[in-house]
Amino acid sequence: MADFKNTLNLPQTDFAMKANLSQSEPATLARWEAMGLYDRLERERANAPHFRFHDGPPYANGPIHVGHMVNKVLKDMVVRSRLMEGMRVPYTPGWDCHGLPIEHRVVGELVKKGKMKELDALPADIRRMAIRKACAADATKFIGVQAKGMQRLLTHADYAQPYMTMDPAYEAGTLQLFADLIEAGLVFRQLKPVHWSVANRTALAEAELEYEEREDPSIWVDFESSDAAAVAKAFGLESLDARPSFMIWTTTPWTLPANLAIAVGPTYRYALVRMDGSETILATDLLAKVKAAVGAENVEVLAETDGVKLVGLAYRHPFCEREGRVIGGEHVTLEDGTGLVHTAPGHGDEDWRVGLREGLRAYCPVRDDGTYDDTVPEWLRGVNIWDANAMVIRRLTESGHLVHHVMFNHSYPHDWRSKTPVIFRATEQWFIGVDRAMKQGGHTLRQLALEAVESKVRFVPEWGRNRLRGMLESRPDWCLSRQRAWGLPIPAFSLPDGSTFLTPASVRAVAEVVKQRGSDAWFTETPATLLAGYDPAKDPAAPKGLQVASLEKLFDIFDVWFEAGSSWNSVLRARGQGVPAELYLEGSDQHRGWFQLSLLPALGATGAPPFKSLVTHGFVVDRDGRKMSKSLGNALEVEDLLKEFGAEVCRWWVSGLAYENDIRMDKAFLTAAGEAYRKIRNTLRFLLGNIGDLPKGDVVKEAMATDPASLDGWALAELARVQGEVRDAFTRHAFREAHQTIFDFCNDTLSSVWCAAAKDRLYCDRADAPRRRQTQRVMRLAAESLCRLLAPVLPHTADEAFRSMHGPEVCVHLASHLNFSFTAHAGWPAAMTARAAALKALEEAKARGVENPLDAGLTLPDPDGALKPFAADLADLCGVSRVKLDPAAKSVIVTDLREAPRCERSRRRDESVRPRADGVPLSDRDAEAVGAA
RNA sequence: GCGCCAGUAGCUCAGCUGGCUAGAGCACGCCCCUGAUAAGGGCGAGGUCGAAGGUUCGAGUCCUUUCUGGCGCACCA
Repeated sequence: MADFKNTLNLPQTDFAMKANLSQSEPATLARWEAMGLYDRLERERANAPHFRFHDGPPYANGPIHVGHMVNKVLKDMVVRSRLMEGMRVPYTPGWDCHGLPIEHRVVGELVKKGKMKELDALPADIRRMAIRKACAADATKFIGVQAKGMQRLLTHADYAQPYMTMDPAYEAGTLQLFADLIEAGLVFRQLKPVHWSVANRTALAEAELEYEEREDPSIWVDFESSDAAAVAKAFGLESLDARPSFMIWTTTPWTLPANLAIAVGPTYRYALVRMDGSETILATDLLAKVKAAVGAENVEVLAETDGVKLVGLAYRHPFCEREGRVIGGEHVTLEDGTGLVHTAPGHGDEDWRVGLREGLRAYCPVRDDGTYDDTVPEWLRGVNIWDANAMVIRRLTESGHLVHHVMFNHSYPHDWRSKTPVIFRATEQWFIGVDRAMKQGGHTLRQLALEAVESKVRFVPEWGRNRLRGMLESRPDWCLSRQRAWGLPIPAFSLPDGSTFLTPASVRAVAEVVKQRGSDAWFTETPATLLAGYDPAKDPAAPKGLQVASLEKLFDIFDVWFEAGSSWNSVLRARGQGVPAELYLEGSDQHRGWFQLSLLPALGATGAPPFKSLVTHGFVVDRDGRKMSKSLGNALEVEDLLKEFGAEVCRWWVSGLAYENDIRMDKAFLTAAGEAYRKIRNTLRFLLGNIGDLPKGDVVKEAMATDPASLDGWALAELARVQGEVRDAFTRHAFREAHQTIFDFCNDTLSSVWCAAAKDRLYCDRADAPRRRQTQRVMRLAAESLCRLLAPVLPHTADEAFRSMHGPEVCVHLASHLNFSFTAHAGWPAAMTARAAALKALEEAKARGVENPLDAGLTLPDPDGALKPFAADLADLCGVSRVKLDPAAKSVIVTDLREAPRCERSRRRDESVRPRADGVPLSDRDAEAVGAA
């Protein structure tokens, strides 16, 4: 039998079927780097419309994890899809460098190496510098590791010039912003209870807390009233034999030395009871609960009264030499306890607030190391508060004040890194006030922020608005200061009289020094040097008679969130990229983090938000829906995934996520993504393989000459529609829609319908036959367009295909979308419906022995002639040898052509097949193609 | 405790302002092709739309309650 294989125009391409991603991706990366792709785009697009996108700084701690991967790939699809729209997209990646986690680990290592003892012996400045140097090295190391990982994900960004919060220029920008906020009247220093990590001797931000189960004592204590007669009067009694007590409940016995008051709910009912022989007072509604809790046997109610009547009564502190008062408090609940709340303004936020109102001081007898100072009774001085719990209980037991004592488990805030329990402790801290009227305009930050959230920012998904609003409504003043070494110093000084010196001008002067020498200067230089550029005479805010030489440096550093939150200023503004950014895109946890803490400083300094839209994504969880994190040890390693699947497959997976929800992750999902990737790759390969011999020409223009009634016209219209939908989806950040549309186009429109149908003409028509050329021209446009549509998701593969078409010196990422539209014959949907019916009929014919569609002929019912315009393509479209249209037919008729002659070249049983001169049966078309008579 | 989100075929997800026998892809089963070949094509099976009430001529889609999972916030004196 004659072999016609080498007379066919079979696909030919250097675009390999096997992607070999883990090897070829790094090569692509190196190529982009060598050609200076980022800078080149910046140059070429200098005057193009500008898309401002701002990268939130990840913390430079450890290698990248799956969460980083999702975040960075989502961002990259934003960047690359805008680039493909022809825009200029400067994109500076950044890192958060300072902060406790790094310092904690570094110090831990110093301790392990035994170096910490030497350091502790050094002067404070020198010790801090040693720690800072080690921290800086640590941060630098991980920035390198992370940058490499992020680049390996094929993300497009200015990795040559990233921003780092520890850069001198960045630090100076942060300080200048701080000066603006001081000027706006938002910064103040105040004694306030804050979450205090005893282990790290520092105040913690809300974001640095973790709630964990912990066992604590739960005690009921009688506080003896000072004046029995007054109590009797409050209950409407004539007199009382014994001196009654106020029963309080607490789970932190160690805070009792700081007790200054008892709070009651003014509207609640309180009962005077005789409980197992002693008279005590507690909320009526809690009587039964307390009786059960403390195991009291005999309880007799003597009288009842309203809480408000108790306000003002005095009691004796059970072991300190002082009296306290009963006060009213709206925060008192009848959930737990006795309805009488032990109040220590130095150890609790609500206590402190009530205390402010009642004129109580924020008394805090606990030192930064968690031990008592000398203002407490002698037996407690120098004692660690956790040890004090038992001592206090013993003391109360001995003195007869303790009613009951049990141990119980509850959720308690812990320092997120050291995992040790946190306490509330009043200290001098720097704050940004959210309820202070600003000098300009008189609004508060909270008002401005709520207004911005309400009407000035877009949210994707929309419910982010509620979320941020809720947080802003309830957030307290922002505690800016930390008592650590690794961070940007708050450039405040103390004066000889103990007061604090910090003005906008002094901060700006220090900022200049920091800009030159970095924040290390604060530790290595004298106040005089730091303030060399400062002239008290020109500073209206300077204290009278200020002597710079008499100043001493203070050593608080900034909350790292303030540094990260000033990135719009230190990056977008400082680098001339402009504010506000079009978009911030981060995990939904950043509602309380970066989003909020960028918004507040920006509003304080400029009055406007630093972003126009906020897009958030959920967290990556494992197959069972559990959070994936390093600390839980159930995380998949990005490095392994890249090795096993390649960045492109990972990116394809990310592009298909419903990212606003939690993101379930399993290797099986990546395997599936890999299958989809191969499908797309093979489809692209088929297109590339079939257009190699097409003479060069205007890609769009030539395709536009396609016959709208031809199958190619149908495919072209589909292509135009898909391109429009995908581009629109990208601009809406609806990556999943784009992903779906691209896949369906490749899988269905191309692979299953068009490519399958076009095979015959592509392979068997004479190479330059007009019919074949038309198909090729549309295929070429499809390939060109597809490369561009895929570029944001599969930057490597898109570039590989593009180079396969245009040669090794080009890059798809320098290109932008082709603009075209095309309308096919309006009858195509009906033709496709007819095709579906035909395929079903063919399936049924298999039972009768017609298993190969090329052994079949079809008679399609066409009552109104709707199929006539497509007659030429119907056989190919259905994969059969012949199609007849019959206005009278009721349903599809499959004709068995197994006895009909078969063309040896095309394998079709066409009507025109007949033996040629050499006796070989060929159809007319094939005979012509090989020049046979 | 409060707020928010999700719960549709084995898996990942569509189903807009309520309206024909609830869709897609993957996976699965059977079959074809062997000239995209560690490819390609066809057909098929598969769902009480978390549960229970209610509104309606009609509800996956609206209301109420409830269960499960997740996230956030608060409280823990």
